[in-house]
Amino acid sequence: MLDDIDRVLVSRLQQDATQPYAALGAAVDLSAGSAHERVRKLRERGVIRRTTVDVDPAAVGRDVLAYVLLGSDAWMGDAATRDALAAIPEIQEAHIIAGTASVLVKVRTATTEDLQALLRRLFAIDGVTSTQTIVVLESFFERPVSVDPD
Amino acid sequence: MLDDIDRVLVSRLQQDATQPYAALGAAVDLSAGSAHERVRKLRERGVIRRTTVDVDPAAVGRDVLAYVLLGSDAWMGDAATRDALAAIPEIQEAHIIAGTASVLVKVRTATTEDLQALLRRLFAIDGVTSTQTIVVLESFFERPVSVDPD
DNA sequence: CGACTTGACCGTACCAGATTCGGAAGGCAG
DNA sequence: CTGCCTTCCGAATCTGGTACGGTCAAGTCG
Repeated sequence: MLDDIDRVLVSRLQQDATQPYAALGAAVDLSAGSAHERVRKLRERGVIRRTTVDVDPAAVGRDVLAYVLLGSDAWMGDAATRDALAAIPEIQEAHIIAGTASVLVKVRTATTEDLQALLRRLFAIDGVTSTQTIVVLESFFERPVSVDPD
Repeated sequence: MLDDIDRVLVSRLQQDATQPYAALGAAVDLSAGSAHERVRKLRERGVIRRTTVDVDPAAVGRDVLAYVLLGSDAWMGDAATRDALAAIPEIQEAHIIAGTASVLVKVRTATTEDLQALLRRLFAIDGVTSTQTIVVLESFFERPVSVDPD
């Protein structure tokens, strides 16, 4: 489905998606045209979803990072819950989880006061009965999905 | 530091970093040249860290997503801990956290068996005395940092 | 065995679009 | 008022994306 050359191409693009196809091709001993064709197919197949930019959260006023576990008294796996969460821009990820809590959300706010206000909003969502907040003191790293074969 | 035009430009680039500067400029009523100049400065200032591609984790054999809380009997905020974690490709994020646990890591593996093997490796890291694993059943969404002003 | 199909590759040529540049128009301090 | 700084535009240049035609190797079927 995905050979070694594809993996190298994807990995290089993760590091820098602005490099010319000629450089990309040189890294895998292919011509620019062939490298281009492979990348085109990777996009077509959905392996590469999109090309985007990586933004420094601190530079856009998002200094506080926290994970919040939401407890509930009802099933929260429906679209209404997703939409309610998606409507809050501070929420970066939302997942349904196994275990005592129901949902895990990753949030970024400007200040801890904003985090408090956000928790209030989370409580207001239908079904939410409790929150447990894990505040990040320092991030070791955040990086793209590894494409290494294991 | 970052005006409304910059925010729109960054937001557009997050959605699609391949669009021509002319289109980018049209979105904010600027010429292609001016849009280009603003984006160049955003990169220079580090607001935009890099241009990258968004890869479908399932397409590269990373179907299982989990968060693992690491407990410890020693301070884990040093470089040795970071390096030990960074050496494991399945780990996508690692943060030092406040609360009962010490470190939170986000991991992606191919199977739950691989997740189990990964937990074994985490236990082997100096200082780690316990792990608590939160397995994701379904992801509502994962999206880039919002650049909205609040 | 030989004709046909398929898929991946290469090299070339064209042209869209990135990048650079000079100059104009505002804003502001002295 | 004058000089300085920032931001913008439009034009010119040139890099690099994209399309195309042709070669080669591997597989398929009569």
